[in-house]
Amino acid sequence: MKDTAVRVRFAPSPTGKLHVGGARTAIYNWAFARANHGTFILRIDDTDPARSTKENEGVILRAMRWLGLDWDEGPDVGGEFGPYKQAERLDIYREAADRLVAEGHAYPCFCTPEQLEADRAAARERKDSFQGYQGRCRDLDPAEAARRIEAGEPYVLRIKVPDDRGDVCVHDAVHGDVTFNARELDDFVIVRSDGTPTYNFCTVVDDALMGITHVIRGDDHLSNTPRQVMVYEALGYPVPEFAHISMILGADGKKLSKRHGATSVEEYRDAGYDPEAFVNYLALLGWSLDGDTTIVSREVLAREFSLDHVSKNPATFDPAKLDWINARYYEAMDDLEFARRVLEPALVEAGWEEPGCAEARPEWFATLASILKPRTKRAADVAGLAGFLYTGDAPDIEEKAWNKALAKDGAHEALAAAKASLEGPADFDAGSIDAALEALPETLGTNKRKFFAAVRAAETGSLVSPPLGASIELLGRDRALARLDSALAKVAAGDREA
RNA sequence: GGCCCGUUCGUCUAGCGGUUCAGGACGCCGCCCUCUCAAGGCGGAGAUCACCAGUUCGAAUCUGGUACGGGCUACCA
Repeated sequence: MKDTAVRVRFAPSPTGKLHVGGARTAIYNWAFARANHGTFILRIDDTDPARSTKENEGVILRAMRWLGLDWDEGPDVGGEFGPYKQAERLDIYREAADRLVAEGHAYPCFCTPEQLEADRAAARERKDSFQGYQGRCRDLDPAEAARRIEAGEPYVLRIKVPDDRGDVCVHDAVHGDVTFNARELDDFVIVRSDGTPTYNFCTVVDDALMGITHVIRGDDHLSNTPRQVMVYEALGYPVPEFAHISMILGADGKKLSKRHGATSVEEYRDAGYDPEAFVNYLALLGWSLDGDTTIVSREVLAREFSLDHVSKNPATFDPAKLDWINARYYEAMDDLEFARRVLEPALVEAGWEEPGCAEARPEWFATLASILKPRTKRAADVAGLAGFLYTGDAPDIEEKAWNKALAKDGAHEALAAAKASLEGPADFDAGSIDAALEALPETLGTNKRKFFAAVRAAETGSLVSPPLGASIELLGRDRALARLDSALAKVAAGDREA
């Protein structure tokens, strides 16, 4: 039970950024490895030099680290089964392919693309249920083949699917046993005419050599799995367990793409999401702990994740739920942590604060955190919520705030009274300010609603803001009074722009 | 064309033959709290379990078919 020697891998192609679908696959692999005390391997599948870039590789590794998914073996950390980049394993594939040919499990095929296309068209024409490779070169005389290779004729290497293979059963942890008939599998290409190996070949060679016990990957590979099983068998390696997870869809039920908004992990990081919340949300998209729990920390994931709670059907990405989960993680942070991790970056980004500000003014930031935390779903909300603190001594007053709160009878009296009470020698903390303000409406003979609306408009320029006492405390006595003066002048002039 | 996969509230899911005229969460609606906005508390609407046959005393749960969606069928990964 303890150590079943589980070895899993996440093998992204550096042809783009880390997509949320890929991230979820990575999370499941990582969690499965951790929950089983196994090994999590990161491998870069960069056999396609045209589309793979070093830059994307860096982006992916960075995204993985941001998500907090640590790997035990990989391109940067090494390991005894390396190298961990397919581009550096070309010799290994070549060797494996040669062996297959020598043992009669693979053979050279000289058919031109035109020939293959013609065969396919013919099969289609006669409504043949099988439209794959027709096996023209399958039984070529080895001497003849050698002669043609010698003569420089281009050729590919194809796997030889045994014609008596019968049913191929794929053991899939989420779909159960899936059976295919080997007759439907054609002798697919394992090495291209330029000598490079194909995906279905290298993955198997790598997974086998790296001792992968469970292949957890996207649904789109399920149909290719029996082909890969042919390679395992030809190579004489044990076939691993599989787990094919569904893909992630956009709100319209189509595969998640740019049209639906952010699709890369990087974008969510930049939007200020908490990485653990993001992992939490993604983990729940297609997996459940018990049907009731929605907050699943990385730690719990690493302990409780199990393949048999992975659902078969595709899941729709729901940004609203991500936001909600993200807010739960904010809620769980203490004020200073929230200030440091969420507030400071957002305020620095807005150009209002300098790095290190939270450390320098812990009290001020703790107060800000306490009022903003329950109002923040994403870090991106912070600027809108805290902006009023950075608008100087005479902030603009929104037209709506002016009309509804200040261009009214009693506004001047309200502001004057507020000013008088804030000028006093009393303490200037949220509680004291609230207490002082609280008593005023009654003595003025006005209602709380109107009174606070006026003060709020004067102090924040808006009808909506965090609680007034704390907001005023954050502004500081001087600025709070200055803003009242400014508003008082405008009210007296009867002009919002005055 | 062939093969394979999928289908429970708008969304993510629980369910693994009877204790479910289907439970939780997000979202939505209402109430409470309240100086605004949130947060929080309480409550509500929302799913004939894609459809049709069958097996069974009994099916969301098992079997077959149909429909719809998706994947693979490349010298892409």
